[in-house]
Amino acid sequence: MKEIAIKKLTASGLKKTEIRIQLLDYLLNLNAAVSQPELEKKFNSISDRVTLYRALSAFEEKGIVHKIMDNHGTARFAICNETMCDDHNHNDEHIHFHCSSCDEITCLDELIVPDFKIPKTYSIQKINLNIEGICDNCNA
Amino acid sequence: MKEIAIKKLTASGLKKTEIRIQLLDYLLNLNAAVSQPELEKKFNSISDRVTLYRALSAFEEKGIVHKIMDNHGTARFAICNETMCDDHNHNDEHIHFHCSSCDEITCLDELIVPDFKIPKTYSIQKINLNIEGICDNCNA
DNA sequence: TTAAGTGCAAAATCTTTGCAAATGT
DNA sequence: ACATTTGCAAAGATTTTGCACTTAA
Repeated sequence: MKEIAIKKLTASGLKKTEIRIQLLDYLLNLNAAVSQPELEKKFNSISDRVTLYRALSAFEEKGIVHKIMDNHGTARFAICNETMCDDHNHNDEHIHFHCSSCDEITCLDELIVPDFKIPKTYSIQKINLNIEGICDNCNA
Repeated sequence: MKEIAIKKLTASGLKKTEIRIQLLDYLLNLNAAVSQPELEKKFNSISDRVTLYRALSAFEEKGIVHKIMDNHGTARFAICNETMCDDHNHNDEHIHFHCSSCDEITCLDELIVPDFKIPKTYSIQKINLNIEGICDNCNA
C-alpha cells in the first residue's frame, strides 16, 4: 500500500527510510496541504522535529511536494501534481481553497486560473489564487 | 506633511506619539506592502522591535493597515483602502503583485478580480490573487 | 563501505508577554 | 491624573546548523 511513496523516493534518488516512506505516504493519501505543526503532531512519536524539516525540504527540492504559505504565514505542504511540477520548477498556477471552518487547504487543480488584465509593463511569472470560504464538507 | 497620519490616529482613538506618526506617515506614502524586517531597518534607530510589533497590530486592529503574508511567510503591511476595509473587516479582494526582481509587493487596487467558477458546494468569503513577476520599474 | 538520513543539543530568529518608566490627552 | 505607549528583559515558538551515530544502497 506504500508502493507509490516508495516509487517516488526511488525516482528522486532519495533513500527509502521508514520515516520518509510513512511521511510521503501520508501526504499522498491526502488531497490537502498539511501544515508543519500538523505533521509534527502526527509524526512526533516516530520522528524528531528536525528530521521532519529536513525530509520536507528534501521532498521540496526533488519536486515531490510544494510548500505554500497559508494566511497565517504557516508553511503547508502538498503533493505536486506531476504534470505541473518537476525538480526545480514548481508551477503554482493553481488555486488553493482555504476553508475557514475546518481550516483545511485543498488544491483545486482542475480549475483554471482565469484571464485578467494587468498593466502591460508588468510581466507575469507565477499566479497564485487563494480563495477563502467554506468547503464542500463543511457545507454539507 | 503628516496631517493624514495624524488624522487617522485621531480617528482611531490612538495616541499621536512620535513613533506612530512617523511609521504611519511612512506607510501612507508608500503604495507597497512593506515587510516587518524592512520596517525594522527603517525604524530601528528611533524605536525598538517590540514597539513596531505593537504599533502595527494596533494599526491593524483599527483597520488602518492590513497584514498580508508574502510567499515566504513574512508579514507585510499596507495601508487599507478606505472604501474596502473598516475596523474588523479587511477586504482583501484585490490583487497583490510581487516583483521577483526588487521584491516589492504592490497592491493593484484598480484591478478587479476576475470571475471564475468553483464547485457550487463551496462558498466564498475572500479572494486573494497573488501575481509574481517583474514590475513596472524593473522592466523599464 | 560510504553517502544519505537521523537525533540530540545548541544557535539563530521571530514573536509574544510582563512590568516599570515615559508620554499624550 | 489616567490610560496608552514605550523600552527593556525575558519567555515562547519556529527554523537552522553542527556533529556523532545509524541505516540504506
